[in-house]
Amino acid sequence: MVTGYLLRAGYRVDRAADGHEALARAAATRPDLVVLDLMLPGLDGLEVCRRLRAAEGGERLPVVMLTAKGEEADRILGLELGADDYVTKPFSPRELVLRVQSVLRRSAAAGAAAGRPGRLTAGDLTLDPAARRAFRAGRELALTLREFDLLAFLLRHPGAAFGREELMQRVWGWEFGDLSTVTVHVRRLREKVEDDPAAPALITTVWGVGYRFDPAGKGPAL
Amino acid sequence: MVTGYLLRAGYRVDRAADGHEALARAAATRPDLVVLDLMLPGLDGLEVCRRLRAAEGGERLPVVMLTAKGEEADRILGLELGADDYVTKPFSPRELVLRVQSVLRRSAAAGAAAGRPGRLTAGDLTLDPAARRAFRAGRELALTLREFDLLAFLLRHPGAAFGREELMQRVWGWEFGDLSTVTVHVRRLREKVEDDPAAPALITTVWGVGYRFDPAGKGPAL
DNA sequence: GGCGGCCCGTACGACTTCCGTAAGGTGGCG
DNA sequence: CGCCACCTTACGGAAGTCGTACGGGCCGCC
Repeated sequence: MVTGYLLRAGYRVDRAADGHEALARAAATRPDLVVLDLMLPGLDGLEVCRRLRAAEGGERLPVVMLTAKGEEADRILGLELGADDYVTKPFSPRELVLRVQSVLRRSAAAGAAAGRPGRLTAGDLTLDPAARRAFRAGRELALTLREFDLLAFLLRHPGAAFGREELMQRVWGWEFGDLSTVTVHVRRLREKVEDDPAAPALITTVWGVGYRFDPAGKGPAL
Repeated sequence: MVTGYLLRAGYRVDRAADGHEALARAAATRPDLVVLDLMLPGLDGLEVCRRLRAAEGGERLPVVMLTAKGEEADRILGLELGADDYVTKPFSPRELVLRVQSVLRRSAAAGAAAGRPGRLTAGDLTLDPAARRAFRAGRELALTLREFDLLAFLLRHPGAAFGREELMQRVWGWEFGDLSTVTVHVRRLREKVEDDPAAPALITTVWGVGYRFDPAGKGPAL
């Protein structure tokens, strides 16, 4: 139900059935915000919140809690643990979405104030330009300098196609040069990023033109 | 037992046998955090917590409470008095250490937000810039001036990669200079900080770029 | 003032990793 | 069916890093 509300509000949403799955998915997908029910099978919401916070970078992860009305103690506890906001059941779709929006706005403002350029992300792919690290589905990819730069450039322009010449200029910074260099690097990159390098799903070849990064969704953008 | 857990986790630990001694030692040693059992001979834990908070600078002193399971009232009371977290007995070593870590991290973040330089920490590594002392797993590291500055700078930007050039500027304060100087100092620093200098786990080299301090987390940061 | 120790910057060779180029194979497009 | 674009592989060299060694400067100590 919650997933539906948020999807309709235009957010990308992932969900987990219990506490352990939640922690695993959070580590893998690096969400911008977590909506957390206090009543969970397995680990309870408070414990999940605590561990999210304990995880690396977790101090900054916004958490919105869902609590049943009257769980006064839990509510206090939740806020003590650093939930950024909470919504008491029963709640309206509109209320939930509003809270999420406002928390996201606050956290975006805080991030911008801290001067963080932020991460590049598309589907289960994440690049951290500052750290020069790349992740796919929670696993770190061992990319070389050129591979990283190339992928970062493509991620910055999702869906756009670039010719080898242009890539040579904008990634390598060269005016001239053997264009096959680009070809080879694309191949090496695919080898590390794609599930099946023989049938590239992320870095697509555009015949007669060059390459394009496909942000998972093939259909027309929303 | 608790002392042992924390020592093994790399913290320096002091302890007291009862409430009065606790207050005395806290006043004398100015700890970064207090782990407080509710069941104490003499003054009980709640009273100790109250007085710690009342003492000079005590509003900022993080307190983690140890409570027996089911003492619901005490738990709420403890949180009202401003315990920053609590652990219910019986607890695992790992749980206790995690709570302590997360509370320390939060308090460090709060301190930084308040403009206090405070003390730099990552995993079992701790730097005290004011005292110019460095500790790892409870042991003091004998760092030289440059080594300390270099490590401090990296710790201030955990996870971020820096080129030799930038380090030269921001740590040495030079505009030009032999970049191999940086290389050599990184090596010397590793010799003292890393468990196995041949396979650096803390100060990672990023090929073609420079170096990065890795805050223990190998996985993707949240 | 002389001596020794510590720290620092520089230099050099060995080694590793990465990159660019070339050459031959493959597949789509006209 | 042929051409051209793209893919694949291999290899030599360039660039980057590491380990080590050396000499100079600063300071404390005798």
